Amino acid sequence: MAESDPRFQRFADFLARSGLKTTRQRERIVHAFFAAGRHLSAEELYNRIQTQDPGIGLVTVYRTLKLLRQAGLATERQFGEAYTRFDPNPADWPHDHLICKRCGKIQEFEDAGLHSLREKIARSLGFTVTEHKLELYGFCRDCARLGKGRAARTA
Amino acid sequence: MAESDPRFQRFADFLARSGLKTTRQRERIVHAFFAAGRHLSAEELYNRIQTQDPGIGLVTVYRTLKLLRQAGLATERQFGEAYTRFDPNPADWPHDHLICKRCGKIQEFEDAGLHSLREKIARSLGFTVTEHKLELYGFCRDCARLGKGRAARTA
DNA sequence: GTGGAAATTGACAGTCATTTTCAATTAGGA
DNA sequence: TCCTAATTGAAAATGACTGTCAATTTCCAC
Ligand SMILES: [Mn+2]
Ligand SMILES: [Mn+2]
Ligand SMILES: [Zn+2]
Ligand SMILES: [Zn+2]
Repeated sequence: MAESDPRFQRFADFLARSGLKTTRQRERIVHAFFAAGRHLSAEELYNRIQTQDPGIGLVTVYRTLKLLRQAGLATERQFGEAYTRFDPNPADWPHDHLICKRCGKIQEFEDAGLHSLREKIARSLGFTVTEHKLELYGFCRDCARLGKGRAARTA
Repeated sequence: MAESDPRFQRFADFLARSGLKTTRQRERIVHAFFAAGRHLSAEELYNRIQTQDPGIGLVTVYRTLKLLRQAGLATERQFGEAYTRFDPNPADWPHDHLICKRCGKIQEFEDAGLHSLREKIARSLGFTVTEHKLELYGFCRDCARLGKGRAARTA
């Protein structure tokens, strides 16, 4: 998360390349997004920024997240909630997610064997895969111990 | 899709068991849903019914689909669109989907090896999995031939 | 078969995340 | 510094879905 994070430069380059401008709002939003380092919703990110810069609107947060997506610096994710979450990992890191239904923890993982098996299955069905989405829902170690399989509301 | 489809009986049983009533609207909606045999949205199903029975409201379609879900005869799916699609397969058939980004075709598949590998990975990370969702996006055989990798709008 | 309580229906209004509109402000190259 | 295109935020619009409610229908007890 240091200022040396290459993602800031990538975003600046993206803006320049696209004929867009660097603004105080965009800098704050992007910084807060990378600093959080979690899968945040637009509103969650907005709330974090509000505490330090009440002058930034939710609409601008939405617009900046869209730019980050276009720059390949964020990915939209749907984890079965009413709203969209944004993944702060570079779009070229294809990974999957484990979501705890009790505490809401989201664990990321990458598995080459899983990836190649998926490709093989798709190819055998005549499909050329460009994107994939795998989400496993259940209970993390801590919650499985407590809940003993009981489904609980999201924390 | 014949009238002997055991799903009609399962739904009737569900209604009886729950103290609910069999109505003309529910019969039409359920029949149209099973007859379509595709992953329809509530509105698509509503439109199909409209052509033959304009007296059925979209609200009732939503409510009946909810009952089908409770009966284990439909599953809600999010394929990256703005709306929910409903899967007419029994809820106890865990399967995955390949979605063509050009023609919209949705191909279902089931792979035991993929399933067990996912379980193994989740377990190694301390997770107990209760549900999973895998979607592979790309191009079907026909569309890959035509589009040559060009992403196009959904047909 | 009827009566009547409980379930159902559909029009309409409400909700909620996200997008569009638009007048005022700002960035940044000439 | 000037000027114009980009940007912003408030408010209104959107679109999928859910809640409300008076009128209607189902179906079981009689
Ligand atoms: Mn992630
Ligand atoms: Mn399916
Ligand atoms: Zn947990
Ligand atoms: Zn296709």
